[in-house]
Amino acid sequence: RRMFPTFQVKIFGMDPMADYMLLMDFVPVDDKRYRQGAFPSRRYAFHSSSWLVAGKADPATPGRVHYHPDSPAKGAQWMKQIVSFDKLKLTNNLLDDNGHIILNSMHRYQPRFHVVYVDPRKDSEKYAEENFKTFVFEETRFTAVTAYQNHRITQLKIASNPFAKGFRDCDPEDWPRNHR
Amino acid sequence: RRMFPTFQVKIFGMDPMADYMLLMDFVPVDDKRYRQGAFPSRRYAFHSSSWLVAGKADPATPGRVHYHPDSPAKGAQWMKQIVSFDKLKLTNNLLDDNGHIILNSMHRYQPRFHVVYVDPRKDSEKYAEENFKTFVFEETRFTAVTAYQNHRITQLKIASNPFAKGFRDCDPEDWPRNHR
DNA sequence: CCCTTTTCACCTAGGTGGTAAGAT
DNA sequence: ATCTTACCACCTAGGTGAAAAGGG
Repeated sequence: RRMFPTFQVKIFGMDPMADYMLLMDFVPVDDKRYRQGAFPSRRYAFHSSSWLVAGKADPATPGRVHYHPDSPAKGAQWMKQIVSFDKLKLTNNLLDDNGHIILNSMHRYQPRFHVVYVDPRKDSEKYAEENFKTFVFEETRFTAVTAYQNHRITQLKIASNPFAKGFRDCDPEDWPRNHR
Repeated sequence: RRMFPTFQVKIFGMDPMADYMLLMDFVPVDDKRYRQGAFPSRRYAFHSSSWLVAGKADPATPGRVHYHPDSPAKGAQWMKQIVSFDKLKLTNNLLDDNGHIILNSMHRYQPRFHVVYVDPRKDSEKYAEENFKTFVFEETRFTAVTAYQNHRITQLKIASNPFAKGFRDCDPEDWPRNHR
């Protein structure tokens, strides 16, 4: 399914007339698997708020990349508004053949954002190194899950995604100002 | 609404590595307006089969063009399969602001297909003339309508368009072989 | 009378969380 | 006990012809 929240980025400093490819991938943060923490003397609760280490990580997958579907496009096009990777889909199916990003559930990942300058020179392969730049935002690290572990994330998505309108019980305009 | 049947074309002879824009427009065939013909001693019938001249044409509109939404693309891309203009939409609304092709209902039109070579040279405007080629297929002439005038066209579209599946009364696989 | 416009049920196509059942 | 899977009703978004209503 689609990643939520969506990875979005605002870009500056490109050559407006040059072509660029934008892509993302995901690298493991550590070699651990996690499980849901629960408070003592309390049954498993949807809103328990901690992650506990549950052992060593499962074997990692080859590691796919997701090209932003507007690629390639001119620098001017990429820079004129926020670039949103809202079409990016995650799966835990190791045999996936839809080209989705394969992650292990209950493992921690670091999204990475890559910019590739499309070099018009004939021998562009030689310059692959310098035409490639990677950006990592550590605040975007997350634990992959197959089901929400936190009520407030569920509610945030219900409030912000038109496809979940059927689960809303109040006007999204009143949110999140009226909730904390 | 979308034009039906869809204008489709198979292309040969492009430079596989060069960029091309593909577009269509529509020119009036004559200066007449038409009306539905009916057999004498028979009430107006949906399947009456002739067009009668009903007077002089209404004033023509400025004449919009429709760019194939995949434009621009490489010659190799355009040539590797049939190019279908199935997103092209027609309207009779002179004030349309959706960029649809504006036609007068009950008037005859000739679709035209244009290929534009995207010239990489700096002074490409100078070569506009030679970078532009127009193709006219007279067998594609038609009378624009706001409602079907012929049962068999209705049935053909119901059989061939997935969105009209609700109106089918037999398997489209049995069609048109089992009908005439 | 003949054509146009509006509305509607019914489709395609695909993105939601809930839920019950399954797996480990 | 905890996580996963499959299925579902319910959405968005948009393309159908039928039928009713409108207009000249």
